[in-house]
Amino acid sequence: MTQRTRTDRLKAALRTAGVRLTRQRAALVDVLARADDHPDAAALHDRTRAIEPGISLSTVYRTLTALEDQGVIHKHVFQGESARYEHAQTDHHDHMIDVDTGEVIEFTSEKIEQLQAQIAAELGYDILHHRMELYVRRKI
Amino acid sequence: MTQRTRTDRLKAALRTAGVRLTRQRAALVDVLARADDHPDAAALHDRTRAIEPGISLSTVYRTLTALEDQGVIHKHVFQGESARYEHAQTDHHDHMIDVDTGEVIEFTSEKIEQLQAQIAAELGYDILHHRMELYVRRKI
DNA sequence: AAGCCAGTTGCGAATGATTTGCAACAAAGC
DNA sequence: GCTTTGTTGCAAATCATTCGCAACTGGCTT
Repeated sequence: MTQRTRTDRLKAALRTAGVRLTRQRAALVDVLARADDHPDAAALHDRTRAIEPGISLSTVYRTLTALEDQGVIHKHVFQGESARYEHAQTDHHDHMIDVDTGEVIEFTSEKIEQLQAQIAAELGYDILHHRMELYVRRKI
Repeated sequence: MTQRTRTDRLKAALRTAGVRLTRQRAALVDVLARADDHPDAAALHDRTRAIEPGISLSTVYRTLTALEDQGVIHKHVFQGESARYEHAQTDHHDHMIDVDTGEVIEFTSEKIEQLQAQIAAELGYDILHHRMELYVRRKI
């Protein structure tokens, strides 16, 4: 997905959410669209201030919440860290966190998803969503 | 495992950790040993006060940390909740959280574990630990 | 049994991430 | 351009958890 498209998707999501596209929101959306990592609210605040110096942390949080409610960004809370955000891709994925560097690696496994669904089904449940994180270290 | 054994394991862990077995710690250990659910610190504090009325929340937290460091209890932080604790069983397991009731169901899947290890290995990583939680709803 | 002393306790205050109340402000439609 | 209603920045409030500290107490020593 291009950056342009991402920006548009995010802006569209705000419109859909019935919220106004303010300067600060446009700036944050811009930052989110070009982010290819998993920044937390403070990092996003810093990056956005480069474009829109006056933006407050509260506004960052408020906008992130709105975007999350629309499902166009995802929020992840890894072990003992503050929440990190990423724009929602089309494909679902899980995360591997390099405990030494903090780097986040994405992965998917159709097989695991199937097994999860099967296990839940056997116990009489439907899965609404799940969280799977592997805390890893680079092999030596 | 019997409750007696559990209590002993927990107390032994405290001794090993080189910490004193105070009245308040004995009480908390007692509560932990008989808990068959996944209570948070506040719940444990409440239950422990039934035995040892004066115990403070700080002491509960401090003791939980000591026990966790010894690996005899496990701490879990589920989506948006405060941390919950359980005495460590011999066998590893993951969790399913009933989003309607808050109930925690334990499960294991050797197959999933293998797949996880395989995926990590293929990307050049070793898994130190993982977290897998299924947020579920009872089928109708 | 009495004493010693490092480990513990309860308290209140500090933390850190996130949220919220509120008065001043600014999108978007008219 | 004006108005209406959503937004903003700020400071204060939350909430779970941790910490500093002076008063206490296990549990070994004698």
